[in-house]
Amino acid sequence: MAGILLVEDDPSVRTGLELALTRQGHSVTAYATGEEALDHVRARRPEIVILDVMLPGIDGVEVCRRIRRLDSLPIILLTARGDDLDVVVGLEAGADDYVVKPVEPRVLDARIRAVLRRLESASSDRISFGDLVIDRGALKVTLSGREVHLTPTELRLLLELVRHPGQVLNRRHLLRAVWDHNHVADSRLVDACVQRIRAKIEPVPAEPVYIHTVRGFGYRFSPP
Amino acid sequence: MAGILLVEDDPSVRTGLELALTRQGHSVTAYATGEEALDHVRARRPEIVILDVMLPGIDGVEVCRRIRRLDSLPIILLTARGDDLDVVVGLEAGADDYVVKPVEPRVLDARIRAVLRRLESASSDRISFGDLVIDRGALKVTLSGREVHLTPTELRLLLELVRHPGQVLNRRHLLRAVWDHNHVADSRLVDACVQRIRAKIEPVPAEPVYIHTVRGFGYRFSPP
DNA sequence: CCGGAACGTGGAAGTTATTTGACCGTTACA
DNA sequence: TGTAACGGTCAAATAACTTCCACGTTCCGG
Repeated sequence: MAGILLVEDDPSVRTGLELALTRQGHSVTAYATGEEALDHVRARRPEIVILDVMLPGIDGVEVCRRIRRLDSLPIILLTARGDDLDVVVGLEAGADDYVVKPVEPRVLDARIRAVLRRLESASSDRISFGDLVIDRGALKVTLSGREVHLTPTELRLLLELVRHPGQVLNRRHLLRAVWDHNHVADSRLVDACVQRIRAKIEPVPAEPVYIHTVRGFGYRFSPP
Repeated sequence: MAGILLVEDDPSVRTGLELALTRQGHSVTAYATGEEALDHVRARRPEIVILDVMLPGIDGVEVCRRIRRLDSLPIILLTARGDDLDVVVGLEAGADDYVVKPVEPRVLDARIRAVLRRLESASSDRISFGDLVIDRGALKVTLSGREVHLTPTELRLLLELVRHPGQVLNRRHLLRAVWDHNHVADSRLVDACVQRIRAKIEPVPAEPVYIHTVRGFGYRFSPP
């Protein structure tokens, strides 16, 4: 499933884990030293790194720090020592998880998935509120699966509202955020734009579910 | 530092953790039951949830699943049982980490930070490549600090290229991704658009640094 | 209940972006 | 070295977007 870089100096543990992870559907590359691992990271970015702490030469925590300097790719530290201090030091070095050996392959697999899932959902370009999905990567908005075409200004206004869910944003704020320029401050611009967005995303524009008017103040986005 | 929602039914453990986390600079809200926690999540989104597994009423794993249905906010499961199966089930339920009690407060703190750090670095609204910064929140592009105005199509094309750094994307792919419809394959749409982007972001458009032409295949975005 | 303020709504006019085709330079390959 | 395929560039036509205005509706205090 994922391109895993495994770094473990003990040959039996290494081949054991490699086999188990491969069996679980991952594609694994294994090395015995930190230097090799760093070269591998530089050359071909793996999806995730599983790093033994006790390594000959550069130790795992240091490898972790150096990888962090290169990239923000996920790292799981693996160690025989479950000392509290070790855990804290490891995590502070930039690791995403810290697993104590011996570890059941399926547990390691679950933790790998958890880290990757988090990365996936966080770096996902999608934000969704009920039926409304905003894909910030493709700059597309869909409502119950059907694509809704929003113009640039509309999209920027919607994104600005969505970025502060539940909060009321006044017209001045929205004009600054969406229209940048020192405009003639015709605050009706905002109204007109909100209306157009509502016409596109609200099932019943007269009774908005997403963008609510707060009379005298501005507009508030709140999920239905 | 962070708005933590702590759910733990044992009063002594609850107040102990609350105190420790508060002392570490977090702002903590604590509840004893899953129902209360779910209400809290709905009403005021916490930054992270720390959830005991053994709860009266709805158990922690189920609360975790329900929170996941609402939101993708980070969840750390806390439990007295360190059984392998429990860990796997908990992580599969959508938890980001699984910590076995008793836990040293500084270890828990380190794990909280690790999860939040991961979220932070991944959900950043900005992507930068050398002098080129793409702000996906404001939908703005800046080159060495100066704003560059890209039209919607230009921005979408750039984002599509940037999403696959180093990879060559052919015209058909780009037409699909950026223009949706199945356009006539032989068109200068992509070329013309790439040209306009280059005119705006490349110091010397004739010798592109960001968007490279791969003759016979398409275009590749690669950081300078 | 009335009057005014705030907001919703539709449309016309002006502005900007996109598409298209033609033409030219470059490159790959025989 | 010739030539066909490929990509770059430009300008004009078309399409889309934004703005602004005018009028209708709702809401709220008096």
